[in-house]
Amino acid sequence: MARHAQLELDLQLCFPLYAASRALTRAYAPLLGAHDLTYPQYLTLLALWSGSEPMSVGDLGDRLRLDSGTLTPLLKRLEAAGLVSRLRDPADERRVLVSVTAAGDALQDELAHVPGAVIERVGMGAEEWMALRHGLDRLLAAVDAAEGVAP
Amino acid sequence: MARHAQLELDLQLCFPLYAASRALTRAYAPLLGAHDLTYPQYLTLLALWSGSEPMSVGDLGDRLRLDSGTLTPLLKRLEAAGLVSRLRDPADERRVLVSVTAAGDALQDELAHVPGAVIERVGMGAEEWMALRHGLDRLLAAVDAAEGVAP
DNA sequence: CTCGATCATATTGCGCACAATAAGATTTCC
DNA sequence: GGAAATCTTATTGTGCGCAATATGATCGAG
Repeated sequence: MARHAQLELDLQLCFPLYAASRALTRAYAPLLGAHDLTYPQYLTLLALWSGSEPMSVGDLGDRLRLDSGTLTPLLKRLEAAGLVSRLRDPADERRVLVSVTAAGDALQDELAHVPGAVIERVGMGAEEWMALRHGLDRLLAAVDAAEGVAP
Repeated sequence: MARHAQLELDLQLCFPLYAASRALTRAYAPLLGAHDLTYPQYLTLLALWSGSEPMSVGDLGDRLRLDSGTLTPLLKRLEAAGLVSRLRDPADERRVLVSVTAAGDALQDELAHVPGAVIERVGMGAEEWMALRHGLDRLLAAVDAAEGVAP
């Protein structure tokens, strides 16, 4: 048995966040897999759709809290699938501008039913979702502040 | 701009869970890295300490919601570090029993300060943590139920 | 007792995450 | 205007996560 109550408690505090995140990813997997998308790829498309294109890799990384080591190969796979284009910014050749192609844009209509399907499958009420989201936003903001990330 | 409000909303519902989980892992990283541990390895040790040893790989996987493809190499690394031992169950040679070594057990005292340090660093109140944990437990239970996992 | 089904773990392959580093481009400072 | 700092992306290496598959052990029906 654990000799320190804090460690026991940590398993009950931090593990649920870790496990719930993976569980939600698994809930999306079959719906996204039907379109040959992974969950991070889906979130990347959501970020592109919800922002102003074209978006640099760095801007995408700020939105998704992902670095180039994750985004570069992910974006190359989306590019290989014909869903996005990657072009050097002629005005600043350090930057790579990411745009959604027509085929990628067409996915919006095919994926529109996905969030509702997951929410229904999980079976939580709207108030529960909102309360959870509020807590997560607080945590994310708190950790970002501790890391020194701008909001 | 996104043509479907549901997709816009999904970025505000599911992304925070994904981002908060990774952010909390990053918050633990420096504290655990001082002992050459990763966050999943730390959770594995917590699960072993909080249960009755020895524990089979399958039991560990049930607790952590991880499969053998993840646990086997992770446990081999913990074994290589001298923190756990892996032995075939003589009574059922299909099973591998995992035990914490004396060196692994000694880590309990060295890690006892970690949960408090992270909570302090993140700077959220106890009520916020409990509310968040409640929401995560609900989500985890809901997804488990949807997957057909026993509680 | 034995053959087939089931169970437990291991292996393989792919896609993240992220630290560390590298390679160019741009800005800044003199 | 040119060297040095800074910025942006890409590359490399390690460790997850998980699906699919393989391998060997156990159990059960007949």
